[in-house]
Amino acid sequence: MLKLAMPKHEDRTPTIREVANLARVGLMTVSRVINNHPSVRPSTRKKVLAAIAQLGYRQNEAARLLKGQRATMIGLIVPDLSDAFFASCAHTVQHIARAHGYMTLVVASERDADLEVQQAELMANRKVSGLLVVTSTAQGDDRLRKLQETGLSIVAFDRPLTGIGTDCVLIENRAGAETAVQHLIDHRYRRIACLGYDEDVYTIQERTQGYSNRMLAAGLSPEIVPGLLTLEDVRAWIKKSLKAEKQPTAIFSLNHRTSTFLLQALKETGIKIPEQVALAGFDDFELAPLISPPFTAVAQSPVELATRSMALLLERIRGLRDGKTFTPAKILLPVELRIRASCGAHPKLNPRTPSPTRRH
Amino acid sequence: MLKLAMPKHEDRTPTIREVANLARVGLMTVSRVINNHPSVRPSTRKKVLAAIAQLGYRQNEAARLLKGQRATMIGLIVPDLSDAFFASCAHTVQHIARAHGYMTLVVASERDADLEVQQAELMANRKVSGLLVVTSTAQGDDRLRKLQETGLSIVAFDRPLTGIGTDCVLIENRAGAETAVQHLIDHRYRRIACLGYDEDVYTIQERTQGYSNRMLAAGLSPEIVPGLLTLEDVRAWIKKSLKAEKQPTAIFSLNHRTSTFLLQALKETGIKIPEQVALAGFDDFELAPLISPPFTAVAQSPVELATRSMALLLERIRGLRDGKTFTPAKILLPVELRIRASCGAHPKLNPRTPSPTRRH
DNA sequence: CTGAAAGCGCTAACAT
DNA sequence: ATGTTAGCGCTTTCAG
Repeated sequence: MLKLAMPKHEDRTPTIREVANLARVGLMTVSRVINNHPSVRPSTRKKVLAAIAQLGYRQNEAARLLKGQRATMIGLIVPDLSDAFFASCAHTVQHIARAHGYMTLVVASERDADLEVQQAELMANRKVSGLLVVTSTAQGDDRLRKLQETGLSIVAFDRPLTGIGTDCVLIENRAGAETAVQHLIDHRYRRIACLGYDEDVYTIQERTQGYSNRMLAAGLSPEIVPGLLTLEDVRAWIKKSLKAEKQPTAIFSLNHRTSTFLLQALKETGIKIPEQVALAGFDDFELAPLISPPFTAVAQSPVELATRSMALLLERIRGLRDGKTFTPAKILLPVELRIRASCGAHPKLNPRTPSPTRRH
Repeated sequence: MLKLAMPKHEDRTPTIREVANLARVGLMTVSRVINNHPSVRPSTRKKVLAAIAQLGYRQNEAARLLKGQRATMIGLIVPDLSDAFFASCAHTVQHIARAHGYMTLVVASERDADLEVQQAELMANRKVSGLLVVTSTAQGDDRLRKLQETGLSIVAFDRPLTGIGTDCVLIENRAGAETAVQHLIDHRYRRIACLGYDEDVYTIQERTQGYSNRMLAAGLSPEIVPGLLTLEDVRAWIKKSLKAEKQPTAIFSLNHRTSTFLLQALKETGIKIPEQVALAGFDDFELAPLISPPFTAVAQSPVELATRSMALLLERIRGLRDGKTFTPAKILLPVELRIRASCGAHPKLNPRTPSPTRRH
């Protein structure tokens, strides 16, 4: 006994076959139109397109994947999505991805190298077309290279993926730090401390390097204070440094978090900025001009960083699809020193006098 | 002539069939083990599990999707990923999703209702198991209900999806505003202005409502100033209000952005806070205690909001899978007024005297 | 409790 | 230029 195909009541999305029937052509013709293969007569293409429009046909990603195609998704891995900088990167990435028809799979590695690689592998399993990653691996993981070898485009940004030949987009961490520190030096500060944490992270290393460079070049002795993870740590350092014979007259902080702790701790202690200690730091932030005194910072652009990274990734995805080969690119983005009042050397004022205890 | 299957040199991921062969069972048994069907003898299950481990088998999502299953992905739609509040939500969502084996597809609607629905549909096409959305639609879109009817779990958070029976997780916008405004009133402020923009957004409407409630209850006349989209707008309002006969002695700002503009504009103008005008606003922020004077704000918790939303979503996904039905839940989360110096009524000080021009 | 067959929607490879 | 065939890896019947 024969069973007739019951018209299912569900609202399935139409298939390529239904389009073919409506357009009175074979399925392959429809497939060709969709993937705009050249060998389809314009008139046929038109018919097919009409049928597609009429039925509201949409490609079935699952079926394409099963045939070995790549998904129209890209993966994004950052250390922490709630960090304003990475959040801004994520926003930009997602925006550009969408504009190019990709969806964005996002995950935070929570600064865990293993989790990062593991998630990259999961994304690769899902056949993403490309991967954008702010790595937390000390040395580029070998498993990432494996993924790359299977034809996955990877672009590292903010931090390079060492030991693996990937494209990367970085910012001028060292030069930025040099500019800021030199600025302090130019304004007669001699005892400049450098505070931060995460000293095994590329960006911090570079910035620290920049600090040391300028200090040494000026004949000054660097005082690097790493490991300041919490507000408590910073408080403790300030307390100790207050008792020291030679207190720093200026501080260069290596990132936003440290700057924040510093501001907080200094405020609690009642130390005057910049009279008793001048401040400058890496990473600008929205409220930097609004705190008192306005905070001098090295500004980088997450939007620019993400935009360039996505552009590179899309280029690579296209290239790989067309079977081209490349040598990894390395892009360096400039930063800008925003001089405000916290460094005691606002451009509208004269350079600071040598007197370290001046009041205004 | 027969073609022998060439052992492909590619590193394909092992299939269910290979596992079956290795374990010397049929494919269905393997499938059952994977989906932990009850009807598999423990000894067989063990064999299969061993084979799976040995081969490093991983489920092929594409094949499952093609058979009509749902993807182990959830979708997240927020207005703006670079907004600290939504970024924090996204971080939390992604974290919990990962802990439950889901990946997260994320997109910013850029406050465009149409884009929002369109992206929701794309995610549904990709067969996500659930959708978390901070809606920008004025009235819940009908297309969203369609999606819901196809078996997609949707949870709205921060703003409700009106006109559609979805679960939602909101915060006490109205009560929060009431608390803040009442606090100002209790401290003898009479002319309290309420500034903001986005007055067609649910949260803003609720907060405005809360403001009006308390003003009216105290016999004061509300002065609501909407449409303040830019710093320029706020500057202009201040300028105008300075000339007015009855200047406000206090301002309640409806969200973080407005607070920021206000702080900026007030600083430029040299108006003293809280002596000339007291400030309180909705949305706390990291640097609120650090600006001068420290800013009084109504704090909400994005982490809590996202956590509750994800819990609800996961519950619904499980429920739907087991064929249960529900009545939509509505969860209201509390907020907290963080009293600092900008409102001129720090708890450590005595309530403000009526004199509006007091200097300290 | 276990297995064989059928087919989800698509595309690569081969006809025509 | 267009059509036909054969799976991709899995799960849903249906038989044992």
